[in-house]
Amino acid sequence: MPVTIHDVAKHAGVAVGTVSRYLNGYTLREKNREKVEDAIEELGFKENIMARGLKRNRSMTVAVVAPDFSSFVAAMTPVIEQELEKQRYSLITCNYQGDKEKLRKKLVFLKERFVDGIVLFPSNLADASIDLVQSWIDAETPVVLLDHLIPGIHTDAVTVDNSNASFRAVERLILENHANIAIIDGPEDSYVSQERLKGYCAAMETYNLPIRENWIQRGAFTRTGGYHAVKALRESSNRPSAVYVANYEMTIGAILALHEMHVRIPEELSFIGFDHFEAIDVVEPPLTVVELPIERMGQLAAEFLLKRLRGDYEDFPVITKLNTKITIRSSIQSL
Amino acid sequence: MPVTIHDVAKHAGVAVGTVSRYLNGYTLREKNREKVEDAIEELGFKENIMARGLKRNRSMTVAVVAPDFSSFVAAMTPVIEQELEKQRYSLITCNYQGDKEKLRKKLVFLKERFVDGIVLFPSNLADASIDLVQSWIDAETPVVLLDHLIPGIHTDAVTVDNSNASFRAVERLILENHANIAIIDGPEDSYVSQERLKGYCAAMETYNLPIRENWIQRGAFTRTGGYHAVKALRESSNRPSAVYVANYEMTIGAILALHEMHVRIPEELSFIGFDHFEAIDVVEPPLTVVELPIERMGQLAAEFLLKRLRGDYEDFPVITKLNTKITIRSSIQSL
DNA sequence: TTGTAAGCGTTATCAT
DNA sequence: ATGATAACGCTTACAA
Repeated sequence: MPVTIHDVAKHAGVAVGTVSRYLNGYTLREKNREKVEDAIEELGFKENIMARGLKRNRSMTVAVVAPDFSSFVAAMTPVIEQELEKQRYSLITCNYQGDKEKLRKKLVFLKERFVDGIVLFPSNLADASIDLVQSWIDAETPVVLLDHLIPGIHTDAVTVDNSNASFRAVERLILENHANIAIIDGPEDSYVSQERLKGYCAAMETYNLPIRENWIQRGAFTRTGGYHAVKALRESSNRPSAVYVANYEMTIGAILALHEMHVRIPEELSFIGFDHFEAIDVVEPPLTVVELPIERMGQLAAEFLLKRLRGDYEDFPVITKLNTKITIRSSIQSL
Repeated sequence: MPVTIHDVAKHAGVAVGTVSRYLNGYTLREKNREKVEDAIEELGFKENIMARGLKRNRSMTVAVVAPDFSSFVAAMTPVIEQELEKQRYSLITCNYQGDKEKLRKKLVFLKERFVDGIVLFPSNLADASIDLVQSWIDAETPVVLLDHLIPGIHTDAVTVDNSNASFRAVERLILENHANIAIIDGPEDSYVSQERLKGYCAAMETYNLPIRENWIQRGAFTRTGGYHAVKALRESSNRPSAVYVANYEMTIGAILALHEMHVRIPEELSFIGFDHFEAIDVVEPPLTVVELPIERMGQLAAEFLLKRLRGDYEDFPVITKLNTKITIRSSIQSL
C-alpha cells in the first residue's frame, strides 16, 4: 500500500540507490533528477522514517527533559518544538519530577528510543546523572543544557547572567534610596541561587551598604518557601524596606504572604520579583520584575542542537549567557 | 556493538524466532524460557524499537495535539505522559497555534512518523480537519478527544459537564441572594461556550430571574476578551451585582480590569471565576472558582488510548463527562 | 513448541 | 553518476 523508493525507482526508470541518493541530497544527472522528482510527485511518495532510522540509527526525534512542568519550561517548550519542526524533528517531552532515579530511567528510556539529541533542564540533582549525560555527549549525541550548567559537563549551554540580573535589580532599589534590602533566594547548593545571591551582595557592597544576616532568606525556589521567607522577614526586629525575590515561584508565595498580612506595596515594602508569567499580571499593584528571555533561550537551545545534529562541532562547546531585562511597574517606592 | 536477538538466540542455543516470540509474550517451553531470559540478562539485550516498528508499522509513540500550550494543556500533559510511560509509549507534543492549516500539517506529519495514537484538544476550527481525524479513526489509529467533542466524529472523548458547572456556579450566586448576574462567556460558535451559557440561562430560569441582554458578554476565551467584557459591564446602565466568568484566561483578564478600575471584590461586585491554576492563588481577594478535574481528565484520556492501542474496541466509543467542583473562597458577598 | 527464511523500506558498498 | 545487492534488527509464515 505505501509507496516505497522501489516504486519510485521503477516509475522513474532508475535504481533504488539513485532515488535514495536523491533523497539524501546527492546530485544526480539532471535528466534523472527530474524523472525522480516527477515520480515522487506522482506517486505521492513519503519516506519511511523507521526504515531510515533502522539503517542510520537515527529517530529524528529530540527530547526536552525537565525536572517539572513549571511555567518556565512550559513557556520554552513550544518555542523549541517550533524550531525543531522546521528541520523535521519531533519533540518528546519528559519530566523527571525532580527525582534522581527517574532522571536516570528517562535517559535510559530515551536512549533505547534512539533519541537524536536532548535539551536538558538540569536541577541540582542532575549532577548525579553526570555519567549518563557525559556518555551521551561522548557518543556524539548532542546535549544542550538550558538554564543551569552541570559542573564537570562540557557541552553547549544556554544560560542567563543571574548575578548581573540580581545586581541590577538590587541597584534599582538602591537608586530609589533603599538601604535596607532583603533577598529571598533559593537553596544554598543551587548554582543559580549562588549566582543570584552574588549579584545581591555585589550591589550592596558596591554601594557600601551593610548586609544583615537575616536579610538573606532561603526560599527553596518554591512557593511555600517564598511565603515563609516573607513571614520571617516581617517578624524580624529589623525589617527591610525593600525585598528582592529571586525566582518566580517564590514571588508568587511572597505576594500571597504579603496579601495575607495586609502589607501594602510599595508603601510599606518595596518589591521586586522574578520572571514574567501570567500570574504576575494579575497582582495588585503591578510588580516590577526581572524577566528572563524565554523565547531567545528556547530558540538558541534548538539552534545549537540542530547545529550539532548536522554534525557541525566546529565551535563546540558554546556556553551562551543571555541578559535579563527589568520591567518597571509600580511596586517600588522612592524614599 | 548493540546486542540483537540473534546474539541472544545464539547465547541461549535457540533460534531467533524463539527469542522474538518470547519477547512478544508467546509461551515457550519452560527450559527455553529460562535460557532466553538468562541470555537477555547476561548480554543486556535491548530491543531495537525501530526494527520492530519497521515490521509492524508501529512507533510506540503517541501525540498530544493542542491548539496552544495554555495552563490547561500544560497541566494535563505530564499526567498523560506518566500514564503512557508505564506501557513504554513516549509522548510527542504538538501545538497547532489555533491554526487550521497548521493542524492539518501536524496531523500529516504525525502520520508520517507512524504515531500510534493521538490525544487531541480540538478547538472550533478543528472541525475543518474532520476528514483527517476521521481517516485516523478509520485506520484504527486511536484518537481520544479531550475537553471538546468534534461534531460528526465518533471516537472516545473525555469532557466535562460544562452546562452543569455553570448552573452550579450561578446557583451559588443566586443562593447568596444575587439576582443581577452577568456571565462573561466565550465565542458563540464554540460548543463549550454554548454549554456554559446554557447552564447560566438554566439557573437564571430555574430561579425565575430575568436575563438582561447586556449581561451576556462575549470574551473570546482570551485574557483581553475578559478585560474588555468587564469594562463593558461596568460602563453599562444596569450593572450586575455579580459576575460569572466562564474560563481561566478571561478570569485573569477580568480581575486585571477590576483592579484597574478599583472595583472592590466582593463589596462592589461578587465574582466567580473558572479553573484553578497558579495565577488564581495570588489574586486578592481569594477567588471562588469552578475547577476542572485536570488529573482525572488526563488519566482517563491516556487510559482509553492505551485500551484502544491494545486492540480492545469492545465498548467503543466512550464519551466520558466528568463533573467539576466549586472551590469556595471569598469573592462572593451575601446580599 | 521450535527452526528457517523471507521480507519490512532504507542506506551503503562495490562495481561499472 | 548509477546499478545491483547486502545489510540494519525484527516479525511471521511455513515447515518440521
